[in-house]
Amino acid sequence: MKRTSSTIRDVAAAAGVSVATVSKYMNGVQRFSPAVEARLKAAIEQLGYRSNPLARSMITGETRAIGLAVLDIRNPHFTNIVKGANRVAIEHGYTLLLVDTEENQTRERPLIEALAQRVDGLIVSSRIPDDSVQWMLDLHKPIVLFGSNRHFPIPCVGTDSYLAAYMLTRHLVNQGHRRFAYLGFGQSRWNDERIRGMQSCLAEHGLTAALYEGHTPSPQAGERACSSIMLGPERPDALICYNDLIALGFMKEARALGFALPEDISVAGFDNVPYGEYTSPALTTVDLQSEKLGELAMHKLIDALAGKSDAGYSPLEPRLVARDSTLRRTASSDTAPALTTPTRNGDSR
Amino acid sequence: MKRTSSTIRDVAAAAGVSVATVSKYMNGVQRFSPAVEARLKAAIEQLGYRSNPLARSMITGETRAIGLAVLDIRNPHFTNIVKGANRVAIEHGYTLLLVDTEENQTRERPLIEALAQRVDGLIVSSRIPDDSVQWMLDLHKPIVLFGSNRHFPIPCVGTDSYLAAYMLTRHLVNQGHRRFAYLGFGQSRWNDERIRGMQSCLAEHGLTAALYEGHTPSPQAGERACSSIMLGPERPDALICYNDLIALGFMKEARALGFALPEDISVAGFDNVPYGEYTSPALTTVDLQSEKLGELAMHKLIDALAGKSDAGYSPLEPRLVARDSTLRRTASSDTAPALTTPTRNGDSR
DNA sequence: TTGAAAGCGCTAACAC
DNA sequence: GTGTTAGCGCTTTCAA
Repeated sequence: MKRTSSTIRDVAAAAGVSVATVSKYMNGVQRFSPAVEARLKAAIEQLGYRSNPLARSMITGETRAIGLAVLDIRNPHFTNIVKGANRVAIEHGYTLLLVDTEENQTRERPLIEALAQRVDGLIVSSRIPDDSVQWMLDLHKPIVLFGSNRHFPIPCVGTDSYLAAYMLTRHLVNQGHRRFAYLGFGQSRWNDERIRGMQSCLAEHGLTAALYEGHTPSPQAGERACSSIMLGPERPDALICYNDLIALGFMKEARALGFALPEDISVAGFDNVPYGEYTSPALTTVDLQSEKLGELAMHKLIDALAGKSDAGYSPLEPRLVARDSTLRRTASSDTAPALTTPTRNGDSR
Repeated sequence: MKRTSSTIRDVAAAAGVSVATVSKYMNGVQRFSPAVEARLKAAIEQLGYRSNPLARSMITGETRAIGLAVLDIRNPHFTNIVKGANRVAIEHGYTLLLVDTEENQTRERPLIEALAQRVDGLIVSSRIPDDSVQWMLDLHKPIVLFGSNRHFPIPCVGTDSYLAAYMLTRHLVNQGHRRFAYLGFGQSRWNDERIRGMQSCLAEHGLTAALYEGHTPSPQAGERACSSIMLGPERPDALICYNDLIALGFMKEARALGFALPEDISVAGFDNVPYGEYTSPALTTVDLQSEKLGELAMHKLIDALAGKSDAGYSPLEPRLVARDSTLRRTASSDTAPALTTPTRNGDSR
């Protein structure tokens, strides 16, 4: 057992060949005479030699690593993205470098810049406005972003939040809900899209929604906002939350306040986090295909690395997941105008 | 905007100094004449120069990166570990390299070996038996393991599972439960400890537990095992699961089977995953301090990197989190012998 | 305080 | 097939 690991020169010496031969052998770029191959194999085995990827990278200019920056690894949406991206990376012989920027706008840029130096390409989830990503392009590394960018031709992936919100709202309208509220997270790039999707559907039925702001994309935001929504003058019969975490927090607090769910209010979110299924009532949500999103982003980046760049927006389709946290309302409790579409129409699942 | 990023030589030329001077300036190792410093600053700014960490690492032998291998990033226990480790790493100027081994015994070793080449040290969570980690030591990198290792003097961190299980069991016994079952995950290094902790407490009260095996540490395992536990001849009044995920899956399926929770059965797990709080009933669990575990592991590794190695086991204290999924049983439904300790005694919280 | 030069471990021409 | 050699971008003596 050696204290410091052996180099290509040690192997060359032990096998009685040149370093170039060892290098070629390690990279499997050509055939060798049986004698040399045997000696090589023996020497490598005996010395426990493993080529130093750093030295290799210096010359080839590629690290075989890909950097992924997420806003908060604890959010299951991002956890799933990491999972998907990681799998594809491994399949293609890449290592994943993860950076959690902790929703911290200040730390974000230096962290990503440092990350960029150690990888062949980047996948970035950030709250940076579309027109402030020039510095990312100056990194001179292939990059894939979450969300579409209207200012630069950057490869992007995302799930259609407008459609997702439209679908969910339509489902709720079909169920007979009339008094809508939306508990959002304004800092997210998706928040506006979701509001528009919801409002567009509501408008078709002559309805509107009260808008609340949650300030963080976490259960705490839902808990905090709960009392003002539930105990205010105009209690909604349906609440759409920016994401499932907010919805989960809201439901917990609503129950603590003595409300019955979903009888007193229907609650829904976005993301289809793995635990929405295990609450009671189980959470109605829209599956944004987080894991697929991670896979897709990684595929796009690996394609870009291979030269086949596709600097467009690749959207994924959302899918409504109707569960028990949203309840069909009876006409008796309905104070709004009648539906123009039949109540049993067009729902997913 | 240059196509390829500039090197130390470009800066040296632009500032009219030698590369050695630029290097020293970048590393802030000495003072400079105002004239040189000004030119340096200007040249670096203008060229957007950033030193190449790979080239630096080749010489210094340190990468300022730390590798973390987890079994499944989707498990909130590991997510929290990553979170804690990442924060400490960033505080100390390190980058985190994450590898998700996907509970795959075959992939694990090559992945970790590849990871080891790119980092200064490793933090590893694995199912490798204590006596099969020699190859990890042969990596010649400082390493921190989760769980104590009885065969080698390796720095380890973990939470006392025996105590955690003992505490939880005691709470359940105090609540009046008498017919215990344990739904485990045999592949985990912690499983046996938890069983021993539970059995040791049960034995003190002349009780025993039926043992079931879940095969995976996921909600699916809980769902799958549910019917045989609930519909078998000897239905328990308390179920302890290997972790919260299994407990969550079990509770969902039990409800689907028509059982009332926690009236028909009390359920508890380990880990205190963030979502156990949001289920209904909220899940009783033992907080294993996952995030602190990640922080502690990273601190230990950074200490080792700094030479102050501490090759012992640093255990964290578990904390019982009593919620509503475990219910105080009345004597009427109790067919087991009476308690030797009062029912209202020694519970945490 | 500054610079010249010798590599770190490896790959990639190019010879043989 | 195999060897020679010139670096990749940087740090680090050692002199000046």
